[in-house]
This record gives sequence, C-alpha cells and structure tokens, in this order.
Amino acid sequence: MTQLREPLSLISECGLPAALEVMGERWSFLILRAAFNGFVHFEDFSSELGIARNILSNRLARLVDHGVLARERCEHDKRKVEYRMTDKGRELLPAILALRDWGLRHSDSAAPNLVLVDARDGKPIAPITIRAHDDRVLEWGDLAWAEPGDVATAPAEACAEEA
Amino acid sequence: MTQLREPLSLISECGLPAALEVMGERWSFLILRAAFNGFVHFEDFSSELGIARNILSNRLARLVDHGVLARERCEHDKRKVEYRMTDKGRELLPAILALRDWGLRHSDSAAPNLVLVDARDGKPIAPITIRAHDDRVLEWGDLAWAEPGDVATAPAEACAEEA
DNA sequence: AGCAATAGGTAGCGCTTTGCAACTTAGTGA
DNA sequence: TCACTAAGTTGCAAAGCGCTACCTATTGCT
Repeated sequence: MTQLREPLSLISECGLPAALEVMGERWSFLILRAAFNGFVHFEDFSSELGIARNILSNRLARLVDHGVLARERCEHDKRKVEYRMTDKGRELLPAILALRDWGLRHSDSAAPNLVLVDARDGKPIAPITIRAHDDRVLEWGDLAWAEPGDVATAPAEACAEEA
Repeated sequence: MTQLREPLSLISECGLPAALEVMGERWSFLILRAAFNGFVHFEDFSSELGIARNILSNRLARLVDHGVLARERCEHDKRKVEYRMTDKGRELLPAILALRDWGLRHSDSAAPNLVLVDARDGKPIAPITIRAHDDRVLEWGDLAWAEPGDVATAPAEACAEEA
C-alpha cells in the first residue's frame, strides 16, 4: 500500500522495487501459483491456501488493480467470480519457476511428485538460468554492468527471439 | 518466523513455499540485490536501502541462518562485518533477474541507465525465459505436469548442461 | 594513555499489517 | 419460500515494521 521507497542510488534503477510493489506482500506469490494451476474462485483460493478471507480479498483486489489477474463474474452462475491470469501475470511465470526451483533444490524434501514438462515432447523443462544473447548459460561471474549506449551491437537474432 | 503453512494439497509440493520462507519477508529481496551489487557492510545496506536498523539486523541474521549470506568479521578492522553471498545465495540470481525484468517491463519508467551484459562479449543478456531441454523458449501454453516416472527419457545432454 | 568517532547492533514504543471469527448480501435450486 | 452457496466485509487481537535513542567494541588521533 505505502509504496516501497527507493533511495534512487542503487545501480541501474532496478525494476525490482516495482515488481515487489505488486508481488512483495505475503501470499501474493502463492495466490499466483494457485492461479497458474487453474484455481479461479475465491473459495478455492481460500481453502487451498488456508489464507484468511479478508486478506485474500485484499490481495486479489490488489493483483487485479495491477493487471496481474482479471476479475469477471461467471456467466452461468452469477454468484461466482473468476480470477484469471492476464498476459502480464503469465509473464511472471519465469520468476515464479526460478523461485520454486531454488526452494526445491535447497530443501531437504524428496523429489516432487510432479514435474513440469514440455507438452510437445513430454520432457522435463530445463532449470531457469541466465543466458547470453546466444543462449549460453551464464553464471554470476560472467556478468557485468554496461551503459545502454556502449553495449556491443545488439544482435538481430536476439531481438527476434525475445518476442 | 512462523513458518508459512502449506496445506499440502497443491499440485507438486511446489518448493515455492520453501523459497518464500527464506525470501518472502519485506526487504529480503532488496537486501540480496544490494549484496549482488557488492554491498557488504551493515551501514551500507542501511543507508542504501533506507531500512530501519533493527529490521535490517533481523533480515541479515535470517539470511545468514538460511545460508544465503555469510557473515564474517573484517580482518583489518574488527569493528566491521562483511556479509557476502554464498553459492546458495548466488543461485537466486535467475529469480531476482526474472522479477527485475518483469518489473522493468511493466513500469512506465524509461530504459534503465545500466544493463547487464555478458562480460565475455559485452552483449546484453537474454531475458529470463522458460526453456525446454533443448533450449527452445517455452510459454505458459507449452507446459504440462507429469509424474517423474513417466517422463520421456531424460536426455543426457540436458543433464550435462544443468551442471 | 585519553578521547572522539565509527561500526554494528539492541531496546522501547507507536503504527500498520495480518489472522480469526462472525456477519452480510446476492444468487441458486428444491 | 427457504436452505444453501459464493464472495465478500467488519471488529478485534496478535504479529510485524519503523523510528529514535541507546549500548558496546574498535579504531585513530593527539
């Protein structure tokens, strides 16, 4: 609610505060995960996540306000409301999966009972990684900051695959 | 502190709650971003983020407890303490960048004043995306859940590049 | 040695956010 | 008509956060 103030000095005005403004409150990520998994109704979120109804109400409204979820009355039963992912919400999937992978990797729990696969060939997806313009996997040590101006010519093929 | 309870029913025991247990509180992500950018001292985090000292103290202790940061006394000035990224912490980078990208993409602000580039060739890194085992970029509609058992033969080359 | 300044905390207290339980309102279906 | 369901709202207690002031160990200055 009160926006997270950003003392403007940190390297590259990061976009992270903007993302946390939307997703940084308790439950927001878990609500979005549930939405990704097909949950659409208030009562479903409530019982699935065990979240208090007033908080859920607040979070859903907030996510709708920020365009991450869309709220629409159900046609054939006007008591019901459907909260659905927007495109903007779907674009959060890489972040959610990266976080999920990390949590899974560093928890003592055994292998998950379900894995995400490429629907086309049924093979598990790759872990979420940082990639160079030519798809090489990059680690922390391979990165540097640069001013947008003096960046090496942005390759056309990279632009194409960003779409 | 009180662990986020997970009513165990959601698809694939997700790992996301585990990640949020560590990173879900206010400031944790921003502290980690600062650490990625080379900040190591208590006073630096404090003045950079504008976070209250008691909260900062609590968050740093928590991140150290979870093995995301390492705390060590500075050798040549024993008043100072250095908080440094661990490998476990560095593995959060894809998640942080994915979130940052999203925040940047969906904020009205202009282009950032600095961009991350591949140190080897100076070219900007690719956006964080979901990839198939063979590096094809996947979208929301391309994904499916499967039981680990009946997954198409995990390709050897994919295992190699996961390392 | 003595003293001020620095670094990294802790402690107390008020405000905000969260959580629980009970209540409300609209639509359904028998 | 009446019970039931879905989606909230409200009031109050508990937990978390933020501000300011204080404390302790080093350091570096004279």
